[in-house]
Amino acid sequence: MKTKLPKAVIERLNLVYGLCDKLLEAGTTRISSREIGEALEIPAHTVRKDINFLGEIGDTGAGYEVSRLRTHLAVELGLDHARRACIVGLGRLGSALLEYDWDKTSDFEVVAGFDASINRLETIRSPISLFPAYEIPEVVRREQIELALLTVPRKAAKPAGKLLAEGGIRGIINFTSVSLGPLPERTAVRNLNLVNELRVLSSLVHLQEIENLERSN
Amino acid sequence: MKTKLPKAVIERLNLVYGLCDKLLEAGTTRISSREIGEALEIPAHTVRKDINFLGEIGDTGAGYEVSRLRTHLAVELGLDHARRACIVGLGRLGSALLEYDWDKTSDFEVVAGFDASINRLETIRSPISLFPAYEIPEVVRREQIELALLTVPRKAAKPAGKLLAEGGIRGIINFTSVSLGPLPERTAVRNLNLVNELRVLSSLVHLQEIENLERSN
DNA sequence: GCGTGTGAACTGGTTCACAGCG
DNA sequence: CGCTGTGAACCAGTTCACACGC
Repeated sequence: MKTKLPKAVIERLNLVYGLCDKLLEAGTTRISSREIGEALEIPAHTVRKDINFLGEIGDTGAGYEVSRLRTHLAVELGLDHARRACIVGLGRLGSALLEYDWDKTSDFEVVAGFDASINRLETIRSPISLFPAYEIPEVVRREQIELALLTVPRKAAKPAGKLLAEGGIRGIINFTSVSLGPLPERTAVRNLNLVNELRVLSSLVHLQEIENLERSN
Repeated sequence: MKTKLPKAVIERLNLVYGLCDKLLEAGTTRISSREIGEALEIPAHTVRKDINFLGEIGDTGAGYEVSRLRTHLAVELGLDHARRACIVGLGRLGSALLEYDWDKTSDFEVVAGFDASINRLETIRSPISLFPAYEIPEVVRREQIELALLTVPRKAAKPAGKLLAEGGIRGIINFTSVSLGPLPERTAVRNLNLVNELRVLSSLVHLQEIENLERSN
């Protein structure tokens, strides 16, 4: 089994997986690489290459059977069972994520929220259990939480990351603008910095402006 | 002027820009590529290459002067003036972003919010002006809004994208799980699919589990 | 003929290694 | 002597083109 998937491939395959969900909902049973590519804005040959990283699954000349493809991707990408997740930092963004309806996708289950402020914890009304931040290691371990969404203020990011690692967390999405620094090898981190995303978008707009200027010369 | 920056380079340079902000806040005036790399978890030679895409700016043997670097990046990346932005779709995530304190970074200014539900618009109390969705083209044009954060339900994504394009929007961050489909050439789009991010994180965890298993054989 | 699977060619981004300057 | 800047070497991922099965 290939364990050497390029990150870009992993990202695209997960998009394909998500597309399969939608297709099944809509009752579509077969789909070609070209159609997948159109829906996802990816070239068809890239779609085929990507899918083939995980072994043959398509029917020559007839595209892919959606449900088979979906199952296949789920197994290979580790989406075949719901993973338990928590949200660390219940400010605006954290609260929004806490209340998000993750159940629509059965791939995750948010089972806990943490915040440093006891005050805030008492204010929030949620069906999900909330705990003070210092209990992170204990709760993460006890509740077998694998994933964390980190939405704390930047000062609190590194300490929170450390507490999560102590509890044996396996993956963190870091919404913070600081990197978490050295964590145990086994911990996967994805940085998702909203301010940076917005800046990158500005840059893209800016570079395009320049290009347009030059083209008109 | 180089207009051919690889996307990965643009992303990293924006991180460097953000780092400069923090450094100035902290009173740091000089920094080497190695130190930048450590803070951002990027190899030092990559940092140097990236910065050099935009021309020489460092002092041989003595690193970079932070404020000069910051200004340089701002000019080249188009971050030298605040861009006007709006939020489309005021559900949980949209509202959270609406109330986010963007002013901390002077790079953006959220000047409008939109939602299809008049009801919801009347409920939300915000210093930022709110409008019904059908007014998007008019308001975007009138208010000279360049950027949009799209946080609508997936059914509403494509139509909303179209309205934004009509108003002459320049860039969209699409938080939706669907691609916006063909938009005018000049519109930059960045897809930021939270569910997919979480899935990718699961995949990374999964692939690592496999690797660990194999290593123990 | 259509559409998958895949080796081979290509592209471009990353890494290396060192020259050059303060 | 430290650290930048950069051409050259390297490598990874993408694209191409076509063989093969339905």
